[in-house]
Amino acid sequence: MGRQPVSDAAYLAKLQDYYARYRVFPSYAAIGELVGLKSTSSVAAFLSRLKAERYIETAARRLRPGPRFFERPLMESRIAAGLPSAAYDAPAEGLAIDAQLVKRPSLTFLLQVKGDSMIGAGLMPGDTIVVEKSNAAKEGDIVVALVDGAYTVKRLARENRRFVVKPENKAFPVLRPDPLEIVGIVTGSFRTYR
Amino acid sequence: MGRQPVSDAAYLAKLQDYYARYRVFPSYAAIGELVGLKSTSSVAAFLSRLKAERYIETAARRLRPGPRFFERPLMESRIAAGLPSAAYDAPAEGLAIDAQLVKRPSLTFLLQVKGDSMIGAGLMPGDTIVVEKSNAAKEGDIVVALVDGAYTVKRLARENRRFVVKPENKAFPVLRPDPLEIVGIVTGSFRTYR
DNA sequence: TGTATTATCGAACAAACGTTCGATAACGTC
DNA sequence: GACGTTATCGAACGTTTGTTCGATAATACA
Repeated sequence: MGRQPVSDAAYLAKLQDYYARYRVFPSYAAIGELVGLKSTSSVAAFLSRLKAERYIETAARRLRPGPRFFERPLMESRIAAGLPSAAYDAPAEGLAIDAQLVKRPSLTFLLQVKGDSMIGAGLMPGDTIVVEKSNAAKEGDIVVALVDGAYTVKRLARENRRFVVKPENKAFPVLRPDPLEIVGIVTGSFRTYR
Repeated sequence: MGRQPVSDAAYLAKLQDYYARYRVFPSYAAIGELVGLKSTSSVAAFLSRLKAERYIETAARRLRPGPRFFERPLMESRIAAGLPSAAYDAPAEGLAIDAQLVKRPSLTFLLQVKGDSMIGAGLMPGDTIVVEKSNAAKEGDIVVALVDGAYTVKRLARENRRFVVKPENKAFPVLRPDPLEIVGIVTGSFRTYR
């Protein structure tokens, strides 16, 4: 074939670092400076190669990350050393976690877990849960319900024809409020240690 | 004072949703369409209000998220007596999930939990743990250790004079590798549902 | 060696960008 | 009611943007 690029992979890495730091893409001119291309047309060419590989996309003259932009290579060094099948090993860069836990910021809020009625689902007292406001909960979802003026986290279940909320701990009773008021669906949870 | 904005909070919410979806900010004109402002100068004014509150920043004519952009409202679990028109309870404060979980990005990586040997500590298979590289682990810390060439998550404990790592599940044995190699300390964990 | 391919450059360009400014209207305060 | 404040608008402006094109140089292949 023809001439090879210095290394699109290296360029991409720089772009990813930049994005991880600032959460925006620089202009073509600035990308040129960043990766070492002197002409914006070279940058355009480079970007169109990335586009073809689905690393980035453009819409309305604006770059944005594509489906593969946040992919991370496995850490070769450890694995080469004969190491584990515990292979997923990602640098916790920037705001990757937030993006995983929150899809619709405007509908999302956080709530502290009290008590251990959902211990069977891995929710411990003090955990923070990520709740998306919605009334489209389905059977099996973990939901936040409003019972006696307080938020309660339980699993939504069906009993004959009606919905009830079940704890995941045998020491607690099934709740059958009528009407059952669902505040939102639990889409994630997190906690800190130490 | 003078005239009040329709609601900067509502505008901000739309911006956040947009950003969560596309990972870029739209142009001023597009922001206008998005939130319902007809003039780009109104958008500029709105954005400068957000800037003052540190929700966004600009550099080189480009918008980027500010420190508070990823904050989510943290709700109080008890709701004031009376009926909660579930949409509008006052959020107590904003909490940024990433900042909460990751204190030292350069030393931090993520790992997927395999197996249920730490189920007693609330770590379920599939959970992602946040690991901070360190060899300053103390007794009682949950740590990632290197045992037989594989990562293992266990609790660091002392047995007589030596350190061992203990599962939090009676079906698993205490491990006593010698030497015991600690990769890092588990500082947090998270998972998603649904 | 000759030919095809393509990464890069430099320059030129129209469209889009964010900024600025004056005018207006809505609102709070006195 | 008069005044001060400010959110919004519309329009105008200079700059920067990403795009396009032709020329050049590096590489692969026959």
